[in-house]
Amino acid sequence: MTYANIIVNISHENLDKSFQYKVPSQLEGTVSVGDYVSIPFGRGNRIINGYVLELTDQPAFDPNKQKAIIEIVKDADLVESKLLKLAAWMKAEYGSTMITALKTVLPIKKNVKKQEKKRIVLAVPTEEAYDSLRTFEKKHQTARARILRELIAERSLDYRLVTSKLNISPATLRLLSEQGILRIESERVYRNAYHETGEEASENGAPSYAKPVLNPEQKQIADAIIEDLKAGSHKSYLIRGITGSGKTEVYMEIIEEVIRGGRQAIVLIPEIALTYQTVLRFYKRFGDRVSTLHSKLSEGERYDQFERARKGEIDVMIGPRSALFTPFANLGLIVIDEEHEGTYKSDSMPKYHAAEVAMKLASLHGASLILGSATPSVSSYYEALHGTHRLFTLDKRAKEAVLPDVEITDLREELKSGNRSIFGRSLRDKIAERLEKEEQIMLFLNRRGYAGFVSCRSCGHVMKCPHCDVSLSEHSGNKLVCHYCGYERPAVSECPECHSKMIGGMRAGTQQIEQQIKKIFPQARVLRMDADTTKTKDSYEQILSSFANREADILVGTQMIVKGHDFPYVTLVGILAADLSLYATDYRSSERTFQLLTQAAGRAGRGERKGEVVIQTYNPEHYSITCAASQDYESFYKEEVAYRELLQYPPCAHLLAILAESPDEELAASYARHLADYLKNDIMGNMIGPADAAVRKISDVFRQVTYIKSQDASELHRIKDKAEQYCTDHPDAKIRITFDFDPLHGY
DNA sequence: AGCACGCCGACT
DNA sequence: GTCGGCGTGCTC
Repeated sequence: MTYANIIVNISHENLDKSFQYKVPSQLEGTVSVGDYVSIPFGRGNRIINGYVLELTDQPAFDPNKQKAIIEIVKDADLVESKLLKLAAWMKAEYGSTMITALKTVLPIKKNVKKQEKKRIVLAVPTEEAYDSLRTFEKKHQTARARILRELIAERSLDYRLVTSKLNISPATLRLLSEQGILRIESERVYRNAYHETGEEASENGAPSYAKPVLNPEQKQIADAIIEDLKAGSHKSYLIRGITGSGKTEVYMEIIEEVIRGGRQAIVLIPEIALTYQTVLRFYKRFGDRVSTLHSKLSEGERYDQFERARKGEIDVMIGPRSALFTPFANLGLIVIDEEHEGTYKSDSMPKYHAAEVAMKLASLHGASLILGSATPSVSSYYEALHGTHRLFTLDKRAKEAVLPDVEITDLREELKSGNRSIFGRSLRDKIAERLEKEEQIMLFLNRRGYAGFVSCRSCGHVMKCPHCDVSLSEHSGNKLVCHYCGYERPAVSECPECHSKMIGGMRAGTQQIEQQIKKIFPQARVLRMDADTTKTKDSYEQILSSFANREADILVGTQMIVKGHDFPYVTLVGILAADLSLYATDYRSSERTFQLLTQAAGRAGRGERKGEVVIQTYNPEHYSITCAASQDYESFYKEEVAYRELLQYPPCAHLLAILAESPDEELAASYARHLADYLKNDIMGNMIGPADAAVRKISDVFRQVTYIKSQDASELHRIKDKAEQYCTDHPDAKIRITFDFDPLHGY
């Protein structure tokens, strides 16, 4: 006997779970996950529709009480079916419950929409309403009187508010509506559809854009992909194109072809705020057939954008990884720009990677996939070289701008010759020279926050977060802040342990660099950009545009200044302490360092003037630094893959992290231990742990981590399935187990 | 969401 | 007693 778990197609929170039905013998073998089926539901066995979430031979509910599926609905909503299949795949691939997988794929059911949609309106003149009200009161028909009184006062009311807060049953409302006293109106109002452009978008959505002419390199790539598209062959591609080589034009050229073929495209970008200019170009070319998603949208606004896609009002959706789940009827292309970015990996369950999900989604729709990056992730490049993606490269800057000259400063040498400043002599000279010439400078610090941890110089006591096992960071305004849980406390002037006054922050942050510059170059106008100065989205744009308008000479910042905007007057980029990200404890630290440095260096010389880059480091011979300096991706890749091959790290082998979390430290440890013992018999000694996670405690929850390494990804999936089985057999409300395949960060 | 069941007050 | 409206709870 086969049983089907079905999610009922009714929009209400109480029904936000699955019901199990029997698969009748005549349908056995024809029903599959994602199918739209009709079923008898409720006491009256009225016929409703639902989607099959899962098929199993284990009844999860008393089989005697189970009803049978009636039939598969023929003109099924294919979009929903595909998204459900995607959710089922994600559940199996990454390990999570079907419900959580479903919630990531189909965000928020219709209840949000209903709020705006259905309203109750008074349908008779006020005097008549008063007459009816008196009649109801006399007859003690309290519910009718209640709603009528409210309606006289308010004239129109929200449907859900009425049924919930006023506790009026739908039956009563229907009755009153039949009597003609009120009307139930369902209006189709979209919340203010979000437009990034406003003034820039032309009338009637007609594109106001002079189509750029592609250079031969760009054209060759676009033509090759378009040729595949026309031939109906759907593949995946990786475009490695250096900063400024015009990848976006290539995407747009291909998207235009996709739209011409009556299909739609999804474009993923790391973070919408950082790529404002990219989004603008899309609006200019495709007019209002483009929509965007971003983190500032409310659930409702986001739902509306999805609704527009479902209705076929748009052809292109641009957004972060969740834009993958846009319900396009006929998806033809997925583009993942800046493919190497860490934001493409979800950090909550299911911990999926957008590129992998995009691969699956593309195969469900028969769509193509394009990954693009100046510095592809080692995994994607590895896959491309092994034939998973077709590889293209763009090596020339589109507007004939020349690549910058890069110089490495060995900070150890600087120290030896007595220079203890944060600027090496060369960088200092070059800054002075640029100030003289009135050209602009960007200074990039490879770390976030103000100063690092705060410690006592006499007893060594470190200020730590009371809820997390991490040290607090000193922020401006004399605060100590925890980056994990947001805990804040005032800065200390004396050590809480030994009462020494010798307590304070260590190392340089962006703020200190700003102060240093002001000391050395008092005439320079300096802007600072970091987590502190960009609390709001506006402040981010403000800083960048005032720098672009040359209202400042020097821009100092962290990671965030290396992406996005072109600044044609920047001719010098200084990278201070390039190696700080090398000291991270995970296997991807070299990769991240290389990517950051390459991007930062790419900021120089975007205009007519040639640019220069100075990289300051204590590791001048490390390949991630030398390769970034020579802008040599291939060499970096070769070194890095050799290292990963040797140590069996992804992509050469695969890694599964099993995280056990509990507010009870003992329990976390014992559960993790037992789970590991259970799995151990099955594994050929490639298990590390369980052990305390690097961050032992976050928000008062203790974390135990177990790593399992294997050549074979399917072996790890088998182990995950076994672990999931163990968890269902040994349920414990106080423990949470999560899985992370090929984690991007250490635990 | 929609439906039935059981409760409670009003009226024959 | 019974009729009818109202609120509650359940739906595989």
